This record gives sequence, structure tokens and C-alpha cells, in this order.
Amino acid sequence: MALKDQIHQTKPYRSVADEAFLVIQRSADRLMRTFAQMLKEQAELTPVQYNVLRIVRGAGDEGRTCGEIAERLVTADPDVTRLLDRMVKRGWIERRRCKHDRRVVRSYIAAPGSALIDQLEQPVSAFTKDQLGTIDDKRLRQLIATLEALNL
Amino acid sequence: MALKDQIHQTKPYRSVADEAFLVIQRSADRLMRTFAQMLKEQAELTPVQYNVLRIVRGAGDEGRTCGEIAERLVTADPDVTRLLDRMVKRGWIERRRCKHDRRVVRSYIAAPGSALIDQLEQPVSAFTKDQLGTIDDKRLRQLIATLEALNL
DNA sequence: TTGTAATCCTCGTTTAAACGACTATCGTTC
DNA sequence: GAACGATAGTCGTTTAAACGAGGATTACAA
Repeated sequence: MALKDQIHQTKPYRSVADEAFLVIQRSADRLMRTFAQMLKEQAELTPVQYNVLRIVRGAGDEGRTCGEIAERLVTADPDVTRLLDRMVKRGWIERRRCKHDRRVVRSYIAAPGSALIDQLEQPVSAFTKDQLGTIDDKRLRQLIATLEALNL
Repeated sequence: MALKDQIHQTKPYRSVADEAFLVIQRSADRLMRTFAQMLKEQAELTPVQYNVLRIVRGAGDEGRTCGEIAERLVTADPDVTRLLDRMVKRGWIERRRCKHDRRVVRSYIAAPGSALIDQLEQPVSAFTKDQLGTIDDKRLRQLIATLEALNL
């Protein structure tokens, strides 16, 4: 069913761009809500937290500063400090102030955080496959290319 | 620049679906943040509020119930009541309890709300054109078709 | 070396999202 | 017509998003 019918829209779209705008909004909203729900059921964490977990683990012993985490996030977050606060409180991450430059604070993956990612690997990959694997790779690649061409 | 580089990802994606998932997240996030910022500058309203405004105006004298508004929203909202509260408080919408069935409350567009949509028509259409009109309609239609085929 | 500006992060506060429980009203059934 | 469940909306509360101001530390320049 077309989005137009889903939202009971009777008027035609004013332009293709308008239609695309709505379709992107709705698709992303549904996708993220489903993903958020899955993560919540699995481990009471949010999509951003999952994203941070992967970023910090990817950094290894080097750790990551708040700024580095912010720029690596797939979706923007205006307050990385408190995002990390919650994750430290739950034991997934450790934070240490840097010795050479005492302004910066580095975050490191903790054992429970690492274990959590491992535990989530299978469900997450099942999720993307389930949600996006219903169309063939060629079309998916086309979708990716188009979205990247938009340069948002 | 590919998303992979934007977020400093060095590892390859595990699957095309994984990559598509990230690209959709990021594109939608940026698009919506830019849109939200524009609406805020124009009239201190949020994307959902703009959406409600259009839904309610589209209903004309008939008005819309909370439930109808909820199912017509492009992006889901768990508490339409308070969403409407804020809009009533700002004079964009009027609410009246239905006489025949005193459980239902209908929302109607108020003159300032209608004026606001008119005032926003040009900026909004400029926005979609600016953000999504950089690629040709054929590709946009392809994008729409693909996202709708996903059935999210 | 001593201001001065820049950088990195933190925190207070306001506003909204999310989730459930709850009230009011209606339709249906016995 | 009284009881029951279903329906429509409201509201309390917890948690997080958003924004901006502020504190600590460092780098730079005179």
C-alpha cells in the first residue's frame, strides 16, 4: 500500500520531492522504532547507546574522546556527556581523564559492554536482514547510492 | 563522501542491508534536523506539529478525532492529547467535545493555524526542493518505490 | 610570564517523548 | 435497565532530548 493511502491522503503530492520527503520520514521512523523496541527487549538500551558501544569498542585501548564519539555517531546527539554518564553507570564503559591534556576525557569499552555487543550481534544482523533483506542487493545498493548522492 | 568515511568507519560493512540501515538512519536524521531547524526559525513549531496542522486543516469543518490524527501522522506519536494541548494553547487549533458521543473530542483548524500553514507553504516547498531536488525525478521515484517496497 | 583566546567537557534547566494507569462514555447482552 | 466489555481520550511519572551557560585546562601572543 502506498504511503498516500496509509495516511489517508487524498490530495496529490505537489512534487516528487514532497512525496520522497514523506516516504523517507515514515520509513526511517518505522525502521528506528522497530529497532529501538528490539534493542530494548534485548538489553534495555537505545539505538544511540548501541552506536556508542560499537564506536568505543572499535577504538580499543586507545579509547575515544567525547568529540570523537560525537563525530562518529550515525545520528547526531547534542549531549554526549550525559549519554556516556548513563552508559558508565551501567558498567558498559569506563572513563578516564587524559594525563597529558587534562581537558579531555577518554572512554573505553568495559568487559560487560564488550559482552553486550557480542550478545547483540546476531539479533542486530537478523534485524537488518529481516527489515531490509526483502529486496535484492542491487536495489539496496541503488538506494544507498541515491541517499548518498543527496549529500544531506 | 561516503557515509563510511563520514563516520570514520574503517571496517567493511557486514552486508548491504547493514550499510543501507546506516545510510537511511543518517539521511533521515539530517533531513529532519534541518527541517526542524527551519520550522523553528520560521514559527517555533516542530515537524509533528506542522504535520498535525495540515491534517486538521485538511479535515475542514468536520474536524478530526485524536485517533484519526494519530493514524494520519507520518511519524508515530504516543501522546496526541498533549501534542494538541500545546497547539491549542498557541491558538492554532480548537477542540470541542462531540455532542453525539461524548467520549470523542474533535480538533478543528483555527484561523491563526490556517494562516500559519499558508505562511509556511513557500518555505516548506523550497526546503524539499533544496534538499531533495538535487537529483532528477526519475531517481527520486525509484527511491520512493524502493522504500515503499520495503513495507516498513 | 601573563593575559587572552581556544578547546574540551560538564551541568542546569526547559521541553518533549514514552509508557501505563486511569476516567468517562457508549454499545451490547441478558 | 444493570452489568460488562470496548472505545476515546486524559493524565502522572519517568526518562531523555535540546539548548545554552559555565568551568577547567591548554595554546598562543605580546
